[in-house]
Amino acid sequence: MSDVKSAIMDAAERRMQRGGLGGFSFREIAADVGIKSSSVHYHFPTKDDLAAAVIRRWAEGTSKSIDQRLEKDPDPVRAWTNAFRGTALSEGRICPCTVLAAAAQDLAPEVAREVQRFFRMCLDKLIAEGLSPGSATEVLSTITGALIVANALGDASAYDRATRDLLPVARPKSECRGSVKRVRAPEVRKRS
Amino acid sequence: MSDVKSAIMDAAERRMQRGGLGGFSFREIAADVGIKSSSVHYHFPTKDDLAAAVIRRWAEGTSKSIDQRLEKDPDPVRAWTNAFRGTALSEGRICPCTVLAAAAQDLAPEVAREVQRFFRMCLDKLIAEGLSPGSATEVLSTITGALIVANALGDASAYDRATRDLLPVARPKSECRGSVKRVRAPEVRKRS
DNA sequence: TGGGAACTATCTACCGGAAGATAGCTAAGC
DNA sequence: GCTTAGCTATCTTCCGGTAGATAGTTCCCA
Repeated sequence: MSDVKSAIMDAAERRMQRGGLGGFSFREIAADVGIKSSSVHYHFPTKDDLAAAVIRRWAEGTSKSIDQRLEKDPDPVRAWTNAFRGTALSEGRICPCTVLAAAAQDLAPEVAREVQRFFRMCLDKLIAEGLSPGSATEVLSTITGALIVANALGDASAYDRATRDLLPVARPKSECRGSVKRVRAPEVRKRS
Repeated sequence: MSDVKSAIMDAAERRMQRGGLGGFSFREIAADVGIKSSSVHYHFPTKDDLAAAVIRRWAEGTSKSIDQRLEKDPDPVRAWTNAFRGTALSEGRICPCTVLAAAAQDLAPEVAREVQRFFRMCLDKLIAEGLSPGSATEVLSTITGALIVANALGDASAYDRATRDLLPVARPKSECRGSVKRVRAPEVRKRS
């Protein structure tokens, strides 16, 4: 893939992470890359083509990133929690699939399909890694929602707070949850 | 509040649930209500004013709905799970705060503030109902994320699958998780 | 090996439409 | 007679997308 084409996708991805499909225009992308807006159309005829390509690339990147993490640390939940965390929170940019999924009902079919494929890929991988379908859906939802809540609050630490207890809980062979509760006890004092 | 004003908010809310801020225009709202687009400006000078008002009303409605549910059933997690579930999934319309939160970085400050207040209200109430800050964040994230995942998949049942195990798990006085696993066992067979 | 066809990547210039917003008018009604 | 609530008409700006020109490159083949 040419430098320019991937630069266009980089710029679109960056802006999509902040504002979704409505968060960027051809003119903005063109300015980011340093070309004219009509040249963006040359590489991606329509906006939906561009969005779909960005999501597809993100899905592939996520899949590979998970595989790499699992080589070092076999715990699937930790791998997924860290993968979604990414550089996102520090820069106010979250998983673009999550942003688009929130408004999935208003997406063009080809983009919606790509978003759907991303989430199905996540679930399939989690299940292949040993989780039950129920646990996989719960883990993916918690991670996704943690991104949303942290984004809304403008507080990256909320992501960690939301996903902290996922590890000892959702793993296929977890034994008992009561024993982990002690980790959370000091937090309660902060509030009450 | 006049009939028209609340009708405008109803229409805006409905469309915001599907596509966020970019999911509606003054002209569409006007057509929905049966007035002219300039008349919408009379009630809400700017689009951000309208969005902020809708979010504020939604937050109040959610808060009241939770209080009512708790009167009948004291379990906070069940109350919140059902409240977010709402009519949303059957009609492809989810909590508008969740939709806006996904693109919170691109929101006007006054709208972003209102969305932030909604999520803080949720957390505060969950904590007041007995959950630790960590559990509250986790529960809210899972519910929020379940909405997103179900929306992306176009599969309402994913919401229930994601939140099913929240109840016996996240309650402040839960004992042990291993004992609940049996509920999920048949599901595992479906896949393996 | 030279020359033309075809392709690539970008440009300039423009289009129709839709967006949010404003100005200023008109009635009704307390 | 001020307030409420709506209207008509219009503005500017920006959007996604198209048309057509122009260099530079690749590649075939006589």
